[in-house]
Amino acid sequence: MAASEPTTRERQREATRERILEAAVEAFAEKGFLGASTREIARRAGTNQGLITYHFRSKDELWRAAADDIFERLGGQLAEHLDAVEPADPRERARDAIRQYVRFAAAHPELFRIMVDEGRVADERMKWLVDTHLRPRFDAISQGLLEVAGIEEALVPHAFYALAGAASLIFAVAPECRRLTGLDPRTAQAVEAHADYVARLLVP
Amino acid sequence: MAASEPTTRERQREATRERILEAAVEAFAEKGFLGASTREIARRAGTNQGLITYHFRSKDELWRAAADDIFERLGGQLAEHLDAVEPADPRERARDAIRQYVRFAAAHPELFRIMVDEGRVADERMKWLVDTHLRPRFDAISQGLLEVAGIEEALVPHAFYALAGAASLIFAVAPECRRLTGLDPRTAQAVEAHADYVARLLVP
DNA sequence: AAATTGGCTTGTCAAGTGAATAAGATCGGT
DNA sequence: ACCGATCTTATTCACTTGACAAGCCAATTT
Repeated sequence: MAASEPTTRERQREATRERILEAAVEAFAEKGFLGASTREIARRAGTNQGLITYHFRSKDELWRAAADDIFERLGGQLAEHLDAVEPADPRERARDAIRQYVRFAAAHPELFRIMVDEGRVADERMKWLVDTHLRPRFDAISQGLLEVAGIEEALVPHAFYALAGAASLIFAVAPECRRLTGLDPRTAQAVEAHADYVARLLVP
Repeated sequence: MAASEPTTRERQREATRERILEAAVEAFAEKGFLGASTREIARRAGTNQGLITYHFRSKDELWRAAADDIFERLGGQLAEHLDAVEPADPRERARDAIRQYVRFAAAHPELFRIMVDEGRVADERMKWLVDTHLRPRFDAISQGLLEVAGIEEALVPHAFYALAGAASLIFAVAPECRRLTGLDPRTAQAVEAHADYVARLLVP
């Protein structure tokens, strides 16, 4: 009944939820959890605040759904790429994975922004984010750092955060970068340049 | 008349301003400009909200004063160190400067947090921050990257943001790092390990 | 000693917050 | 043609927000 073929209603419902989610991701990334209001999110999504309460019960659950959404996209893009490309030598394969991660950070700077927003204070949202989404990612990347890049085990956390920061910051503060350096990091050229720079940095 | 000897009143006034500023830096770093309220800042400083309006005219001006405060400290710490240590070979000197920057990022994660907070949107605060404080820093560091580290001119913005991100992120999200990896990045050991890792990363 | 003044406190204001609710509109599914 | 899920509009609630005004009190000045 439900799984076989989505009815018009179900598609409509899903489309609306998705519109709200997208607006929520943007708003949370721009203003943080506290700074973004459900009324503004509704306005961005082209609807009203009542509908948010209808689909998601509270601002908190909306935030969780938005986080799910981002990490789902991240997982999708990374998996897709790994399937498509067959590795040459292991180090080049590691560089390639890093390049792909940089491309994702460029396309979705919201992930990094939300991570920095939520990582500062040890509250419930931070704990949920770590336990639900970050830990699996971290474990996968750690393994790559250990086996392929040949990093000492004690240095893994340092390498992980150095990678994440080096890869993402420039896109997270793109307007600032543009004004400060004259370079707009969101152009395709700049993204590729940054991807290559960071990949070579971490896997020389 | 004022410069000769501060009266009791002037000392009191300055002490209060400083207490408020310190509380403001902490609060803005933790919750962002929108998330931090002037009442909470006043509470942290042990006074009342009306006093903030009295000393700084608005929340906006308080934020600017707080930014001034941080960058003043950054300039102080970096200058102090450069005076103390005589360079060995130029590359080692570059690594040393990076290590010192990492130490500052560890001691004052507020700088990075505020930069990420304000760099996302091209508003007035961002423009002011870039033009007033970031540009001079960027120019100085660019020169070092060009001359000492031997980085291509076109790559300077990439190297700058890669450095800033790699150096600071782990400290900016210290609670998250602790829960995710088990490592508390604020211990002296971890700071030195990160400083060395990042320095070797950028200047191999 | 009295007057002044600047730092500070307190209380108030309109605007906006998240959350919850209710009543009605719209329209696809049956 | 009807039912009911999606969606809108409106209102309520208790609360927080930044800004401001009136007044208090002690350090300074006269």
